[in-house]
Amino acid sequence: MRPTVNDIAREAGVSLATVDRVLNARPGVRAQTITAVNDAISKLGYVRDMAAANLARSRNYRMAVVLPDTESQFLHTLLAAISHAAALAATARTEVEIHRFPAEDMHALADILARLGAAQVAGIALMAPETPIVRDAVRALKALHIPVVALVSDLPNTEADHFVGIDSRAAGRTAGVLMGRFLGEKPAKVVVLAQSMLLRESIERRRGFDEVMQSDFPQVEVLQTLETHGSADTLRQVVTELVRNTDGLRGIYLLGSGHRALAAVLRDLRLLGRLTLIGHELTPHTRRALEVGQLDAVITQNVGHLARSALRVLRAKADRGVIDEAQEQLRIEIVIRENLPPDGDDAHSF
Amino acid sequence: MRPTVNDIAREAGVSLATVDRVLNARPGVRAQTITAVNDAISKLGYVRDMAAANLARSRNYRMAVVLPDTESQFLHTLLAAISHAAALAATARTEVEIHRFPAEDMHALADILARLGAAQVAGIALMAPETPIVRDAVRALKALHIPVVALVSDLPNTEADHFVGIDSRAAGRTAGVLMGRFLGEKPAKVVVLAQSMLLRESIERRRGFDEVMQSDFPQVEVLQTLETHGSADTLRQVVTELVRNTDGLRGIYLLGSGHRALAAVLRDLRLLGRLTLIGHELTPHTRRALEVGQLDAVITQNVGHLARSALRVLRAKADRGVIDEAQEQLRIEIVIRENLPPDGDDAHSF
DNA sequence: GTACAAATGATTGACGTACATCAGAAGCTT
DNA sequence: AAGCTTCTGATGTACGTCAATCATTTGTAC
Repeated sequence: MRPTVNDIAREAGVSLATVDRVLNARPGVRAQTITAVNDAISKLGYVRDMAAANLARSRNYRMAVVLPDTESQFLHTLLAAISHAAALAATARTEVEIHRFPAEDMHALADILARLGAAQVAGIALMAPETPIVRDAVRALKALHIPVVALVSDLPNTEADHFVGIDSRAAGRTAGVLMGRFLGEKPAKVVVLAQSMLLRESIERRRGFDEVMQSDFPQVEVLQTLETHGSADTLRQVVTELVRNTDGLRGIYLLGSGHRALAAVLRDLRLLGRLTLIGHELTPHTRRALEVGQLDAVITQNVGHLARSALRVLRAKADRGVIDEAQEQLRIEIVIRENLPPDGDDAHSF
Repeated sequence: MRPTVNDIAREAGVSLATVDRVLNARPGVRAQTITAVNDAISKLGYVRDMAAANLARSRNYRMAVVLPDTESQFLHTLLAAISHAAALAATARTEVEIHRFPAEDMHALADILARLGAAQVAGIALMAPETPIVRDAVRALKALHIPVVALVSDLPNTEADHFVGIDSRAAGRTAGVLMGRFLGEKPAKVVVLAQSMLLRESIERRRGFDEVMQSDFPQVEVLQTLETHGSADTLRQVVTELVRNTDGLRGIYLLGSGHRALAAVLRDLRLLGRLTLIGHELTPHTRRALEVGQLDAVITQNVGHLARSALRVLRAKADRGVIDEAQEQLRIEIVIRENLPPDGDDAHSF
């Protein structure tokens, strides 16, 4: 049989109450006694039964996920993954509420965070750009001892406890190497397309991409970044103009998603399938584009893992548990047609 | 507050005992009453607290992992991952014992499986080739209602409940596409190196690789598979001879791991870094080879995830729980230098 | 040696579910 | 309506841990 707290008490020659005090780091135990108890624990190989512990605590974990209300494919996918993870987490007495804020309105975001703080939620997963207002809001949450994890987008200069996502610069470097190797040794020109360069991720990706291109692929010329601001018209215009004025354009690096509009333009220009296209984030659109050969590779992160990881980390933080760093590490995934995960993995239908 | 069985009883107008009978599918309840209880359950949104349930059952899960005793880098890595996962699973009343059998001795394997069956373990994760003896042994286990999951290597024609691993053929296809694209459009020759073609994985990978090469990269000629049988001398001999007699050799596809010996030979032949090398499985060796540019890409699976997934699935099978297919799906990962996960992820040091 | 604080013991009632037992009610057959 | 089976209710114990209470011992300072 597996040892219990009673066995520890007997082995250490102390009472159950003392063992409990040691286990839960409560005050009022001599250092010497603590040692004795810990010795007994390691001698018997005791491991605390988390199920029973949580039951006894009868603790419910009310977690909050806070996201911008942007209507992108990626956010859609992420949202589905979070809902799915939340449904499963319900079995483990964890309920998840999702809050969204107007993408540009940091004050609205701060309000939401303040309310969550006042409501004493057990933890918050936050996807937001790092602005002074956000920094202050996070600081306020930390003052209330509420764990905060950064989701997708890191918040390095805040007091956030953890970052769940991938290194954008390394992701950009990865995209760069693939682009360089796919293009081969002939001189070539590559253009970078972005919806907006205001997002930290876009900047970081671009930086990583450029680094690699300069150091490893001198034969490839990386043109200026074209911003489309999410408008299909703008995109059509800039791409058409670019193609007209550029000899030797052989690749496009898509900093964000938004592949659909580009495919339409390229089709009209009779360039679809003749350029090397590399983008980010696996969504139903990019998946389809990979399947039919319109996209050559996608750099992505596993959103299912992302959602589960965020909840797990929050929970561990909430009851000062242990975090398995190896498990929570998100990988920069390279997806091509041949290793596309089966459908349903990123578009949870249930 | 979250509803409990008591709330269900009140809502359905029945007693606690009846709710319990319905929940645990015990006999002696009228169909009509069952419906009433189920209605109450869905109305209140009740979800059974698995922690409390398992505690009450006071159930311990004794799981077994059965592996060949081959001394490969991959098995080493896998073993570390399993130990790590097992240590964490201990918190959830799950203990894991690891058994190893002589790689060629299927009877020894059958013995182990029979003993585990007799010992009534809660589940078995099995990595073994599919032979008639193994098929029979698995069938015997199923007769005892012991869940069996296939690990790494699928057992499609047995009664195994689940497969935790990746599709080797798709992995081979992925390697093929990368090889083809990295080599570019010039005619080229590629050789395939294997320790042995007896393993199902090797055959499947080779098959996927060839498929892709033939259909997508006609300019690349894939030479015959060279078997090294794990001997560094044989490897040196066949590779040296090959290089001498082959014009235009530009790539090597390593079906297994065993990159170290190859690197030595290539260095002597002054070919290190001048060929495109693609291999399988991320281990300390292949990691290092990627870092220094000796390997161009590695196709792998996340062994940490593999180990955790196997234990989760076994547990879910053991108490007829739900399996989250999306979570248990292992991905075919492409690793290059730029997206190498941080160390420690595949070499758990603890 | 008394006074007081600190450390420890002893005991108890949760937490949500499983499972067993026994008594009683409802439904059926004849 | 009696006798029977099939359902249902009521009740209690257990699982391993948490958390609180109160009693008691030990240690320390004067």
